[in-house]
This record gives sequence, structure tokens and C-alpha cells, in this order.
Amino acid sequence: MRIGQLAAACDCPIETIRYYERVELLPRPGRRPNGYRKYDERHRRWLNFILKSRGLGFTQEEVRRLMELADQSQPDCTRVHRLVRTHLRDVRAKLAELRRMERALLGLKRKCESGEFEDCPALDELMA
Amino acid sequence: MRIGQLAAACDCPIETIRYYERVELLPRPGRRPNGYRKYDERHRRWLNFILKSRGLGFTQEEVRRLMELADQSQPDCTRVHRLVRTHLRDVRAKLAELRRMERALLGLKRKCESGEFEDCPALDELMA
DNA sequence: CTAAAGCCTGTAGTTGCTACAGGGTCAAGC
DNA sequence: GCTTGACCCTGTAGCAACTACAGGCTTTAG
Repeated sequence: MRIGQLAAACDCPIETIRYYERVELLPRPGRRPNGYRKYDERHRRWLNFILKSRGLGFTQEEVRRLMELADQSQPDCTRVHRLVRTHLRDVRAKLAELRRMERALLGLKRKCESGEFEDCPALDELMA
Repeated sequence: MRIGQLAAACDCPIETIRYYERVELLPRPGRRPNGYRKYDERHRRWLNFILKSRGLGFTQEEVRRLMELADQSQPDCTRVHRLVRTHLRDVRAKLAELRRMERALLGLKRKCESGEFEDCPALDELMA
């Protein structure tokens, strides 16, 4: 397939596919005589793997490691497990941070809503 | 005060202060004859405002708008309220996304833990 | 034969900082 | 008087992970 067809198959922008090639996430495809990239099923599966992993928030570096592990004949489940656990920890840290923000923003919002003030109490709180 | 003292007062890296000046978030300070930046209380309060807002996840653009609103003699609480609500929506969208990731990662983790497989079931799922 | 759609490379922009390199300034101590 | 160290300056480059052109080929449909 050509790049556009791969992009359609994986629902991923063409530019992103070329980008993954440039940063050496996606293996280099073959080329037709006219210079067009030529992809096969293997590429489609790797691209899907990358997209799924990124969709779970793994960094490029982590995806690279996952791909190395997946590429072995005898996948090392222990390592995969460790990667997943570590990343889960990161995700939970971000969750905690966002929840903190949510609480604070809710507080600001309530202040804005609670009655009549000369000046805005939310701005006051940010200024304090 | 000099930049180092402001940085210490607000617990913020010096580089960040210069950066905020460059992108025109923080008003330009005066200069001493030797070229050193010279800050006063007003700068300290603005910098705190910026740091607090950023800590709540507001983008630079949003902080700029908040600052404009805060700078008026008659702060428009309605606009502030709208900014806060919009941002709260964004934060909640990110929360939902992260929770989705958390669930999926937890699923992967459990698969890795649940017994003996020939190959890693987590990798299988990413590959599928 | 021409127009549109598809592909190519290479580079620059995004957000919000952070990290130098390569200098100038200033107060304290010997 | 001179050095040492802490502080400050500008300007540029780097990070993640894309996204968006510009400027140019090729292929396909009518």
C-alpha cells in the first residue's frame, strides 16, 4: 500500500507516519521506482501498535522499548509488566495533579457565583 | 530587587522569569545603570499571579486574558467566570482521557499478572 | 491535454519552559 | 591591587510529539 492507504487504514495523519519513520519508530518502508513509500501488513500492524501505545500515554521512548520486547521471539513479560507499572504510576500522578486543579477551579467558580462583589473574588484569590 | 531575589521570593527559576518577560507575560522591569533588571512589589504580585494561574493549568493565552481582566479598575467577573468554566471543562476532558488510560493500563497489568502464558498477553493486546 | 489528487523532501512552527555558552559586574578577603 | 566567587547579561539551542507548509514531482480521470 501507499502511505495514504496506510493512513486511512490506521486512521492516522500521513504526516505522522512520515514523522514516525524519521524518528525511527516505524521501520523504513520499501520504495517504488517513482520514490513512493510501499507498506505491507507488518507495517500496518506496527503502526497500530504505536498508535495504541501512544493512546495509552506511553512516551516514544517507552513505545520503542515495548516494540523491542514485542519483536523478540520469547517476549519478556516481566519487563513489559514493569514498563506498564511504571507508566501507570506516571498516569496516576498526572491524575492527582489534574484532580487538584479541578478542585481549585471549582472553588474559583463557586466564588464567582456566590453573590455580588465589588471586584471579582476569583481574581482576588489568584492575586493573593 | 534583583532577579535572583524575585526568584527566591516566588520560588521560581530565574530563567522562567526572563522567559515570561520575553513572551510579554510579565511586564518589563526597570534597569539599573549596570543593566541588571530591577523589580518592585508590583512585579512580585504579577509573577505570583502567573505562577498560581499556571499551577491551575491555565495556558499562557488564558493567563494573559486573566491579567488583562485583573488589570481593569472594574474587573469583569462574568468574563473571569467564563474563562474559569471553559478551563474547568478542558481539565475535566483531560481527566476523562487519563482515567481511560488508567483503566486500560490496569487491564494490561492484570493480564501480565494472571498466570502463565507462552508470550506476553499485554503485548498481544497492543498488537491486536 | 489538463486538472486534481496524491506523493516527495525539507524546514519551521507549536507550548512552556530549560540549559547552556560566552561574556560583564560587584563585594569580600588577602 | 588583585583574585575569587556569586550574581547578572544576551542569545541561541534543546525537549516532546507532532503539525503545517513550500515547492516540486507523478499518476489518474475526464
